[in-house]
Formats: sequence, structure tokens, C-alpha cells
Amino acid sequence: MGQPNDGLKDITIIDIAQEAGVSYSMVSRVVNNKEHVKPEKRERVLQAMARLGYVANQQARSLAGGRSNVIGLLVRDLTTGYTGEIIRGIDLELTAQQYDLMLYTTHNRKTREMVHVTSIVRGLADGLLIILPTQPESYINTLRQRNYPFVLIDYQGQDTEDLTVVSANQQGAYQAMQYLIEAGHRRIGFITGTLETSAGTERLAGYKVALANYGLPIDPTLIQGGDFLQPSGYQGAQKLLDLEVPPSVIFASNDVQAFGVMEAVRDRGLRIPQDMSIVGFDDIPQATQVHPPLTTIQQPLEDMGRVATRLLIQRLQDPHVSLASVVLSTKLVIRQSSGLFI
Amino acid sequence: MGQPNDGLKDITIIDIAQEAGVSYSMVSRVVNNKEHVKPEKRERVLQAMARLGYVANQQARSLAGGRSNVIGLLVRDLTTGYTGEIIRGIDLELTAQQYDLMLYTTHNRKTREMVHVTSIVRGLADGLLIILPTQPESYINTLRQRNYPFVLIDYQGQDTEDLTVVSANQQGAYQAMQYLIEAGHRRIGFITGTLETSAGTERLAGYKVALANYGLPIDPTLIQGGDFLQPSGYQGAQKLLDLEVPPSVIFASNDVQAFGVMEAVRDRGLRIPQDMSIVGFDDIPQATQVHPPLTTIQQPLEDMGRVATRLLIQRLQDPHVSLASVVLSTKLVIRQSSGLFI
DNA sequence: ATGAAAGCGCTAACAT
DNA sequence: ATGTTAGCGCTTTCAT
Repeated sequence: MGQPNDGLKDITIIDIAQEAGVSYSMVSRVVNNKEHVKPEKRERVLQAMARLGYVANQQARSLAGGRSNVIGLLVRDLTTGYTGEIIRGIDLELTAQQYDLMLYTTHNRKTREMVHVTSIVRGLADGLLIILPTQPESYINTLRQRNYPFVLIDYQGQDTEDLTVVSANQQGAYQAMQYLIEAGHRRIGFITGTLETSAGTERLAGYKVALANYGLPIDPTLIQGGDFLQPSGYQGAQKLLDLEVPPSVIFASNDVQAFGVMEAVRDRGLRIPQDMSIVGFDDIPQATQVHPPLTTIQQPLEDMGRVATRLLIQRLQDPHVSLASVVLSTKLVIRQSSGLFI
Repeated sequence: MGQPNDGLKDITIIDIAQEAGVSYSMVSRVVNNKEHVKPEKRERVLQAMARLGYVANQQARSLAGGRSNVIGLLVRDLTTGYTGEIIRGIDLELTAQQYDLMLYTTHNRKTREMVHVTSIVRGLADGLLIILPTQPESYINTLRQRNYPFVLIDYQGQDTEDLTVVSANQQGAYQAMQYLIEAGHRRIGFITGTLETSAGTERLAGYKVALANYGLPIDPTLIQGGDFLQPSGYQGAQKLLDLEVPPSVIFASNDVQAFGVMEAVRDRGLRIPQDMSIVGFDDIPQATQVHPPLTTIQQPLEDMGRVATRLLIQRLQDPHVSLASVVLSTKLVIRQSSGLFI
């Protein structure tokens, strides 16, 4: 009878085989839930595994079998809570499916994306989740050519073959605009996100379409360029406030940018929302932490992570199954940073 | 002459060996920068690698050699920016050293920590970084027994053998108290963090020691229990505001908790800082996003990540080198959420 | 249903 | 300095 693992030696299937008195390929079958195992032997093996504290060696598994049960996650940054929320969803699904998560961070340096992708593809991950990339076309081509499984989160590329999970960015922006226009606002300032991302362009499109539909002019001076980051919100807001006739509300392309807008508005001694309404996009956790709490368009971030992960795993398990991209709906959340304009 | 990789077949060292006309152990030597390779051959191999686009198979490497060049990161949660900042530091160091990062998230469910650790130890990571764990003693014992390399971030356990990177929690809290007392505050409310963490107990200790040193009484009604999360800040603040003589300032055990305090204070119609000063701890990115910006004790989060990673890698490269735990200093950052009490 | 055996791609110990 | 070879722990194919 073997001894429980004393922590000094790794238990392999060979140890289990000895302990259970079977061949080690039998153990492999049990571990992988394959058929052709007599229930009684299966039981013996299972008990031996429990007794000795067997944990499979993933590297050996993937070397031999070609799967690693690891999926990679390529993100820009983890400091805003946006990615964190998505990861919560990913994680939930991954744990349920017994996958591990490899994290690759680019920290906004574009060249690093390519480097990462190269090593990922060859490396330890069976598939890849990509959150809000900037111009991913270059390396996504590599992935496509190699037929490497990946899912894009919050990015809608040109290629309709790609698996993507996005939220309804344009409709979301439209919703916000609808609310603002019906609240009496006529001059609505907008600060764009990175226009290299589909989230950026679509939110801008929602802004423009809404104006058009309501018969309002599109005034280019009311549209300031930005990059989804806080400083761009601050600067964009400053320019809007410098206009001869400033807008009565500023719609930022995401929440983080909206925080920059809040700062700029306050620095001018204006009150929110009495003097200036502010609207964001995303509904990250901070949106309720700031004061006044931010009116914003809620993206179902956790769901996006979860759905994307499920898609990827399905693709992994059956490469031939036909899968569709998913668009999740957004929701207007009215808080105290916005009000009527009379 | 071989062809550049067309994406259909993985290039192995055997392909490189053929291409360069050497044995494949020669290739391994070049890849691993070992000695006993004639410069001219090294050059030939390097060129063949570039030509064919060779990327090493990590799994095979670690199976054969015992190292995976992956380090694991065990965290609770990624939604507050706190962890994100630390990861930025980890990442910086890791990339420089050619390591990959495996992410394990517990989402505050304690049982998951143990599960993760078991598979990590056996699994794909050479070492483990652990951020702010709750009562890690159980599974840390497993790690110690196995002599598995790990570094604790923001947790100071009992065992002085462990490698840890913390900031000066007690001194930080003391600094804040000093500032508050010298600003005229006499009744200072405190909301504790999880007292199962050293960060929690040390910050409380700093509070108490400061009071004692300044000859102020320790009033138990001014100390509310909390858990580092926002709701506990809200609730703690409510209790403090309900006192017959409420404090003039509330010192929260971290920034997130302080946001909850802000909320509660506002809900009573009190102004910050005129009616109530608020101080946090950590200086996460959100501390400047809220209004008024939060006075807090800054932890060098990115540095903590970087230092911890460096420690771990040193330990990995030379298991016998003697390494010391590191305490990084904190800094008081005075913003607009706190003021004089006259 | 079960066992034996051939790799997976690589490192490292051993020859030469 | 270079080549040969034996595993690392496992999956999978092929016998039986």
C-alpha cells in the first residue's frame, strides 16, 4: 500500500498504476474519462488517486495530447476595473470548465501585442481571448492563417468569420442621446474614443445618427478627439468649455474619460449637473463611486467575458461547429451627473 | 534550404538542426545560450531559426528541464485597480525576464485558494506570487513543505522564512494620524480592514499607537469593524455618524472603503471636508477620480509588484541565495477630502 | 477490456 | 566542441 504524498515526490500515473494494480494506460483512461474501463477497476484507480493525491502534470499532457487546458487572455491594462469585470466573467466560465488562464498585458504598447501573439500561438494556450485591442488586424491575420482559435471581446473587425462578442455600442450611444435630447439638450458635446477601435467609431456613429434623426445639426466643434483615457476627457472638455457657446452636456466615450470631464468642469467652478451634464459609457464600478454618480450606458461586462469564454471553449471542443458572433444589449443607467436642460 | 514557416507545421529544433546542418542538441545549446558552441555554428543556427521562424515549445521544455518559465499569480479580484497597479509592476519585470504569467483568481472564495495552490504547485508555474491573501496559512504550509518558491505581497505572516513584500502599513497609518491630530482633530473614527490580514491589523495598530503617543484616549465606539470593501465603509460610517458625538474625521482602512464612507457622509447631507474629513489608504487610481479627491496613504503598488517579482526570480535562479523580505515606505498624500478641525 | 509501446519536443548526462 | 541517447509524464495507437 502506497503512502499519501509526503510532498517530496511527484505522484505520476505510474505510481497510481502500481497502487491500483493495473497498467498505466488504464490510469490514463480513467483520468480522461474514456470508455473501455470496467467500473470496478475505475473505482480502484480512483481510490488510488485519492489516496496518493494525484495531480496531473499539465505539461506532459499537452505535449502528448496537444491540448494544454490553458487559454490565453490578451489585454491592454488592468487598472480601470473595466477589464477586471470582464475577467470575472471569463474566470467563472473557465473554472467551471477546468481551464487555466494565461495573462498577457500590452500596457498600450502596440508592438507587444504582436510579440505576445507569436509566442502564444506556439505556446501554452489552446485558444485566445482578446479584449479591446487596438488595430489587431496585423496579428489577427497570423491567427487566422494558423487557424488558431480566438474570440475578440469588444471589437468588431471587418472579417465576419471571426468570433466576436461586443455590446451594442451604436445603439447604446443612441439611447444616451435620445435621453439627452428628450431632456431638452440641444448642444451636446462629444469626446471620441480611439477611432481605431470599433467601440470608438460606433459610439461616435450613435451620436451622429441620433442628432440626424432628431433633426439637429452636427457641429464639428462639438466633437473632440480622444483615446478613452482620462486626460483626453479633461482636455476635450476644456476645449468644449472654451467654445463661444459651450454645450449643456458632455457625452464621453467611456466612463474613465468622463471622470476627466468631471475634473475639467469642476476646475471651471461649474456644478454637475446644474451647469453641465455629463454622461459616460461602460458603467465600470467607479461610476458609482464618483460624485455625483455617473449617468452612463451599461455594458454587461461580466456577461461579455462569460459568453466569449463559452464560445471559445465550444470552438475548442468542436472545431467544426458553426458559431455566431454575439451582440449583447446595453442599458441606459441614469444617475445624478445628468439632468434636464430647460 | 528550408522554407519559412507557412503556418501549417510547427518548427522544432530538429527542423532547425537539419536546416543548419548540425545535431539537434547543438540547437538546444544555442537556444539556451550554453557554452561549448563555436561562434560560427551558433551563427548558422541562429540564422536557421530566424529563417524558419522557430518558437520553442514551452511544454516540452519544462517537461524535460523542469522549468516552465511561467510564474503564477494568485489574486482575489481585479476590479478595484489595486491589483491592477501591482500587476503592472509584475508584468514589467516578468517581460524583461521572459517569463509568462498565469492568473489565478479566487474572487474572495477562500476554498478556491487551496484548490488553486494544489494545481499550481504540480502544474505549470515555477513559482508563485500571492497578493493580499486572507488567512493563507493553510496552503502556505503546503508550499513551504514542498519547498515551492513563492513571494507574498502585502501580507506579513508569522514565518520569517517566507519572502514577503509589504509596505509600511503601521507607519503609514501613523503618518495619517499624525497629520490629522496636528490638524486639530481629536475624535477620529476608524474603520478596520479584514483583521485576518496583516495590512488590516497593522493599520489599526498605527491608529492606536498614534492616539497613545499623542495622549488621546482610545474610544472603542470610534472603531468600527470592516473588511476593506465599500459596503463596510458605508455601514461603518453610518454607525460613527449615529454616535452622540460623531468624530470630525473618518479614517478608512483603504480607499475603496473610504468611497463608502463618502457616500454615507453625503447621504446625511454633510459636506466633505467642511463637516467631515475622510482619509483612505492605498492611493489607487480612483482616489483622484472621486470628488473631492481623497487624502490617502500612498502605497508604492507598482514597485511592490516589481520588487516581489524580482525576489521570486532570484530565488528561482539560485535557490540557495539568501534573500530578505522587503518593506517599502508609504507616503501621505493630502488632497481635498480632509481639512483642519478648529 | 486491457496492456505494451511509440512518440510529443526538449534538456541534460554521457560519449567521443 | 559536437553528437548520441535517455528520459520528463502523458496520450494514443496498436496488439491481444
